[in-house]
Amino acid sequence: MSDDLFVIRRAALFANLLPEDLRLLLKNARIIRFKAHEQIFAAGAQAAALYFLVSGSVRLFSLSSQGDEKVIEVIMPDATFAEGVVFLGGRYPVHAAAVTDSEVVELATHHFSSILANNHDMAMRMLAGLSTRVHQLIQDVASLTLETAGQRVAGYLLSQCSPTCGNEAIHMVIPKNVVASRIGVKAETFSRVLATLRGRELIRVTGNDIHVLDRDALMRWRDGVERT
Amino acid sequence: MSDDLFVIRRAALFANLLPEDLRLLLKNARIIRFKAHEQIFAAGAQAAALYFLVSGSVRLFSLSSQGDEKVIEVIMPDATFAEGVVFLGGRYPVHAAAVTDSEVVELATHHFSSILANNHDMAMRMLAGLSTRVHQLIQDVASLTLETAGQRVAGYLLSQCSPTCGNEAIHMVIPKNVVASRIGVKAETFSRVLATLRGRELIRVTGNDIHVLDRDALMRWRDGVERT
DNA sequence: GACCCCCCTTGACCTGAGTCAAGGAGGGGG
DNA sequence: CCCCCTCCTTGACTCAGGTCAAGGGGGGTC
Repeated sequence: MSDDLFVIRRAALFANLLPEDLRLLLKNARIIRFKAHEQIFAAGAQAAALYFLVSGSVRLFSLSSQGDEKVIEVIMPDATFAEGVVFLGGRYPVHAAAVTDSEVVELATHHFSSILANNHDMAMRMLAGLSTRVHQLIQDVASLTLETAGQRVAGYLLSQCSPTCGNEAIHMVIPKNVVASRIGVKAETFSRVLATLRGRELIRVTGNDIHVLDRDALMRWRDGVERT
Repeated sequence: MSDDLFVIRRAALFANLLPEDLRLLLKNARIIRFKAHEQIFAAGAQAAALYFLVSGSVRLFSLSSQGDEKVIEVIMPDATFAEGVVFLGGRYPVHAAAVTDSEVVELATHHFSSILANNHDMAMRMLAGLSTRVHQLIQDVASLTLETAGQRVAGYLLSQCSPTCGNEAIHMVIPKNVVASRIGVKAETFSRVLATLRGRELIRVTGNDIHVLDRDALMRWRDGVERT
């Protein structure tokens, strides 16, 4: 209802939607809070809703006949889950339960599908959002397997300052350790890379602000063979 | 036209489609062969088609005003490209050119869109396919950052034999070095892991067949702390 | 049958990055 | 004003896994 539900735009599925799309979708949406270990839905139940995780973490798992549990996936904030089965219309193939205290946005299947059925362009925007995300993720995988930690850090800095290309500072809103883990690097390593970049006067660090002093040199360093 | 165009099912976008969906889509599709370095489309041109890469490799890049080229993405076989812009309807934001000799399936935008417009369920199946792929890729990223090479190899073996759960052999159709790179490991390391698994009698290797002897033990080894 | 070629295996070595541990530095609360 | 807590930095060490290099098969060709 209120605009704070617009957080769902952070999910690739909704990233390309227009404000009116979102308003329509969110008309019957509600935020639900789950305590740690509380069940969200059960495998085998008719898929009545899809979910967007606002905060906390959620476990998708199945139970073997012996009763032991196999974790299929752990959902982290800003991701949707159970959307696949909603598109196909069926039953949940897995159980879902909150790992830690969690907030989710619930979007009822029937409402969701009927909107999409009448709104072809919106479906297209969803397809576009998802395919962008797929390409992004493929890039991430590539960068994890064939770039060094230093290259990834440099790449991240470049990606952050590329719009404001000039001499603007990157203001690190999120704590450095979160950024580090986002690019697949330990906080210590991240710190060390910044230190060497500082030493080479490619960047200047002041508190939470990072100035890229020489964009081109930084790019060269990232792609570069020379790593003295 | 002929059923060999059904290879496009390997792309997440088409993975969930029904045979009749595919036949419909492929009605006006054609295979195009590009020589290395040949251009496929130019940035700024109206997006007239989306592509599925059958073999070879394709470079997506943009040109700076100085004329130097920035590679945005390298497309590998079984992936689609330019689908995002087709969904939104617009102009190609980047140039595309074959890196090596390549075969692509071309699907015309107007044909594609009009089919989707009249076939809501098919759009749903595409959404489902893409969201499955997104979840898969997120898994891959997680596994690359927080599992060891050994765990990934074990995980791969388990994923390959899980349907035929029993004592069936996994027949490695694709060369081992390709499998290795698929799971983010060098061929040598892959080989070494197989060797230790063989030593522990968790698997038996005969030529290109790999028997998983003890599924549970292998799972334990994968998750396990003990790594003697 | 002999040769070759490609793919796989194994060994020895090296290095990138993670781990562990010990300080700073800022900043909010008492 | 001091204390503490959280986040960041730096150093020393370790180790997984990549690199380089040297064999071993197996299967196709002539």
